[in-house]
Amino acid sequence: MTIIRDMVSRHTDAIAKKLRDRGVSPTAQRVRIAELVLMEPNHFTADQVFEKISLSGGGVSRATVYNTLSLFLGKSLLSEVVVDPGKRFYDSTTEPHHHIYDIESGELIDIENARVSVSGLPPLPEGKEVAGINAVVRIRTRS
Amino acid sequence: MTIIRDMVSRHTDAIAKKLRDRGVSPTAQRVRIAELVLMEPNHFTADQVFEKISLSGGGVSRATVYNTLSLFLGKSLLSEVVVDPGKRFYDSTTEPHHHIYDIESGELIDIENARVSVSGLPPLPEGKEVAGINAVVRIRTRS
DNA sequence: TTAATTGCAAACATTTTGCAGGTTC
DNA sequence: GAACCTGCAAAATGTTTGCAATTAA
Repeated sequence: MTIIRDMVSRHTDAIAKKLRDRGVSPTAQRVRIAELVLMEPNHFTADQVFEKISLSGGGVSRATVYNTLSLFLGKSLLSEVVVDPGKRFYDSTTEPHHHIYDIESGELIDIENARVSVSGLPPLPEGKEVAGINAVVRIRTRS
Repeated sequence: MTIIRDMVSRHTDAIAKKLRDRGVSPTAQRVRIAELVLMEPNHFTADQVFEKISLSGGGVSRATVYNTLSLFLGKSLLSEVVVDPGKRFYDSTTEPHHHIYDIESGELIDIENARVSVSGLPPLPEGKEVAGINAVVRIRTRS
């Protein structure tokens, strides 16, 4: 028992540290959310996170899930994937990369940035800089 | 006057033909919307189209604008641009191409497909095919 | 002990839908 | 006159916000 408790505690400490390193105070709710979204590569919406938490005991309100994911995004703990108007996807991978999006199932697959080359961009408007480049490959069942 | 009426009529006929060619019966409302969105390269949301029509006399309901743009999209008279979760942009250019998106102003700029090369895609899941490839270059004011 | 955080419910923005009335062929 | 189309208002969807209560530093 002591061993397991130590493991859990180390795990929680690692998450708390990750949050603190980005200037986010590690409240119980935030640690709970971070466990689900920061520990392994994943794509998800706020509602999916809320559902998952609710099914496993709850303890975090919907508003807090929305606000916390938005906070994590602002602190670069998460990135955003825009593939569907009307749904906000988050991505636990924050390095720039691209996506394959299954328009039938909604599944997202990462594509390493290095694999894809985007060349030949036209000149940008005066005084503007590139904030990011994202390619989305939409796929469907072969007809 | 006769000359002007003929021009107007020819213009309307051209639009009506464009719709009929895609199996869309050219009702008054659809022609009205098509005039605004199909005749020159443009990016817009349904609400922007509704606003524009309302300011110039009205005569088309919001629901009809939404439904009609969605219909045009289904008939490949328009394409869709996904750059902002929560807003659905349409594009009067239906040939595949990419976009520059100004995240501050919301402005969209087309990039010819030929200019950009996207190479090195990973293998797709079994039984899947590519439905489309879209790159978005997000820009902002240089800091 | 004071500033930050949470939860609830209400508000919000955008889009879709049910259905009665109108239009088209 | 059968099928199609429109408009209204209501519903649905996804997200944000105001504010009182709670918690953390």
